[in-house]
Amino acid sequence: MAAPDVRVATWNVNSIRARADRVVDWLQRADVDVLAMQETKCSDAQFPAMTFLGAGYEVMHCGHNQWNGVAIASRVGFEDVQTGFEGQPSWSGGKDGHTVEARALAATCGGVRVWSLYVPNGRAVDDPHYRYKLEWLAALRDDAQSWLRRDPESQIALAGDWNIAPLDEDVWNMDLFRGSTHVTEPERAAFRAIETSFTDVVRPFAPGPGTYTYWDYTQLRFPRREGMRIDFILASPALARRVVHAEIVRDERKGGKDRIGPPSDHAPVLVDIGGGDEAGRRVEPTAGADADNAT
DNA sequence: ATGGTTGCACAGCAA
Repeated sequence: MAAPDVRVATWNVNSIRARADRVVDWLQRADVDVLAMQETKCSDAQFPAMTFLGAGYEVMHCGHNQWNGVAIASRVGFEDVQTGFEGQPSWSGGKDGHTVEARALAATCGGVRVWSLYVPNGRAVDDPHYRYKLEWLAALRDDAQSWLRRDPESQIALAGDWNIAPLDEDVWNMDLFRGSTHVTEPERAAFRAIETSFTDVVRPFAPGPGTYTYWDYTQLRFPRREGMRIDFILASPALARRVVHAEIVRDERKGGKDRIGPPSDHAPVLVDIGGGDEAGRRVEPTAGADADNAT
């Protein structure tokens, strides 16, 4: 029996309370089944769950305060919800001491094990946060590889804001970024270490250069098309074989009078998982020409 | 004009 088709997306929403209407509006327009969110920037009690429920999505959230916060919305069910991963490093730079931050949440939805991941930013190469970032990625690699050893056929999506631009072409001006976080060799090596067992299933459908998922709010970066590719969906081998389509939905980075408030500084990224037989999900043509840079 | 933008705790950080 073929597995069900499922459309899985990831989106750094930059505050879910400021963006819930916009996010749910997109979920419905884009026909998304499962959405991994990052930077919800709220506690569990503050999460606007009713907005999602009203549209037919259940939500699981992990948030402690105004920082970080990860969530998963699903209209294809929830199983085996897990907060954090085994060995997830804690952060001791905050004023409340040693805490395991709200940066990882997993659930099995529609047969796919979806991880919503918010990799630490790193801030600066000489900042303790940078070391924390590398330790965090190494611990994730260890745990993720153990899941595959346990079941090589497991259907796992590592989705989120990785805060790494793996290739030079993933930033708009490498000369400007060289030596800064997101592009250093240790960060890229940490990403590649995870890519030895999980595959970026979006890049083949949305190749660069000039294809980004994040644009800084300042300096007119978005209309100037000066961004970074730092949001990724990495799939386990068995899941990667089922991917029939993927895209970065740049349109959702736009503002405009028809939208509800300012956009996130990230665009959503989605993949279509086919049923595992020859008849995959019918793929809608990508929305028309993207000459419009409207903010 | 040495900035430029968001969001949160509405003040100064974090991104």
